[in-house]
Amino acid sequence: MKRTRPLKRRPKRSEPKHREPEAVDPRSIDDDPVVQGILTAISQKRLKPGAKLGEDKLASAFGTTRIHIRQALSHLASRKVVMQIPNRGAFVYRPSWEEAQDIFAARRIIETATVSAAIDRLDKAGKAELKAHMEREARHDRNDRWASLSLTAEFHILVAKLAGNRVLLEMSRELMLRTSLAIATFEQPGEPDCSPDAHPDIGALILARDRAGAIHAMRHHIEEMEQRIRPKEGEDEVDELTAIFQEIGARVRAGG
Amino acid sequence: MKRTRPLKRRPKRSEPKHREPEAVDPRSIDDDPVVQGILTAISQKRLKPGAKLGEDKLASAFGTTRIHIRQALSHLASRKVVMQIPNRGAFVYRPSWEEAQDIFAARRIIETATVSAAIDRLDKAGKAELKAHMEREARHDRNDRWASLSLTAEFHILVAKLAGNRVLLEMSRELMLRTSLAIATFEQPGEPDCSPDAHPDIGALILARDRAGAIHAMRHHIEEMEQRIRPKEGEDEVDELTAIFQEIGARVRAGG
DNA sequence: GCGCCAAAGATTGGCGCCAATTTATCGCCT
DNA sequence: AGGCGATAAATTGGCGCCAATCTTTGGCGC
Repeated sequence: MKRTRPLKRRPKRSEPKHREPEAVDPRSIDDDPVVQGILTAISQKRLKPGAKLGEDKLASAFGTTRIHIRQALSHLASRKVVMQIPNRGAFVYRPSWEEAQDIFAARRIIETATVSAAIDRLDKAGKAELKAHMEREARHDRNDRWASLSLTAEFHILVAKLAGNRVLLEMSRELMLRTSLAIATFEQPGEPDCSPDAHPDIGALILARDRAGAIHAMRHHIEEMEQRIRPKEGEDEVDELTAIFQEIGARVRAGG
Repeated sequence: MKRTRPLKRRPKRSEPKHREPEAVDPRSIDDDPVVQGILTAISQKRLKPGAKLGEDKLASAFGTTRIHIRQALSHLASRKVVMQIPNRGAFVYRPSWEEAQDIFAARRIIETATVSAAIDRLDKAGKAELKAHMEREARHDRNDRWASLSLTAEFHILVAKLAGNRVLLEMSRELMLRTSLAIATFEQPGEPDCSPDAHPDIGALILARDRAGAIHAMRHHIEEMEQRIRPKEGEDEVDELTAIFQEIGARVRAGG
């Protein structure tokens, strides 16, 4: 039923009372499918550092609008996963050699502390999770490169979860992503990211509550990863060559 | 001079060559004045957790357009400094009690490691910087609340800088901001954030290259800060009251 | 008097269009 | 034949408008 009498015109609204932001579904942009897609593409190394992320292409690829892509890209830029250059566009982030070393150093610090905290808080459920993961990692298909990468990441994330500190968990997530970028930028092609035997060792030491041993194993594991990358000496030259080869390849594929 | 002959119409452009994003001024959004303004306002506690950050108001306050504000707010939301709720707006982030504890735990881990690294890398220039800061902190006006807060933050940032790891430096920056939010949310009103004598002690121990002592002092310093906050039991009630008092205060200041 | 309902106001979200800049291509000159 | 400048295409950046949603507020019934 409609109102029988129109409201009077009010001169001006009073100062709005401040309502606290109550618990109302703070769904963050991390759950965004575009962000997730780009993130998994990067961690699976299907997007290489320096790759152009055109807005229109991403929009049509993900079936959304350009404005949505822009939000996702600027979010990823805030996380230093993509680099945005004004009027040029967004590219997959390429860390410098110094930054790559800093990332590994940060991981040494945070993940050793994480291992220690995980041992402190280890309970029945945690042991079960850890065992389950170790089994999955033991009998996975080593030829499936993407599955290997996913499992390797999940192990470190699991340890961070067991530590029970969400802030450290988020930091570990960020550092693992940036580690992927560092490795992709500076690796000698063809080598795996992690040595395949490191994770079972660390897991066993955590289950045995051997704090010093687990910390040492984790530190050694990260140092092993770090020693697998090398600075690119004639970086400009190499880049130019690869750029030329890419160009030639593109031309050949285009049938020109 | 104009062209004498018009160009032929080309059927379609070939696949664009991939240009690497060379060193071209990657000026990030961190330098944005809006971001900087909100950040300093938060670290100076002029913006309290839960405060509404309306887009129009910020736009007129900073003298820019709304789209610019949106970019800044979503960037700050990515850094968990503001919380964005769909169709409700942006608010200064209010960490939960568990998150506040996690933040302090993360700082214990990162800043103790940072102190250790700073001692390792300490050189003439670093000593000079540290001494200069300690002098400034020794003879600053203790009644100037904003200056105190700035100096307190600068000390921790300086230690992180001396460690020579930019990734850890960024993490320390983030954690200090979130510490401000945690303290602002859970502090008993009126107490200072840092005990005033802690920083000179830590600085002196770093200068003396007393690693164990400096690490212990830093850990103790952070634990002291942590023990200054208490979970809010009747949270709703307190929040409502403070909101009322804030409103009344604003009206009085506005001369209403 | 107290609580529910509906409308107006205010705020955010999103889409389309256009300007600004970059990138690629072509013709010309040396 | 190859470098150089001009031009078109493509891409990004930004502004304005309008729909969607939330908040406030007054009216109405109990």
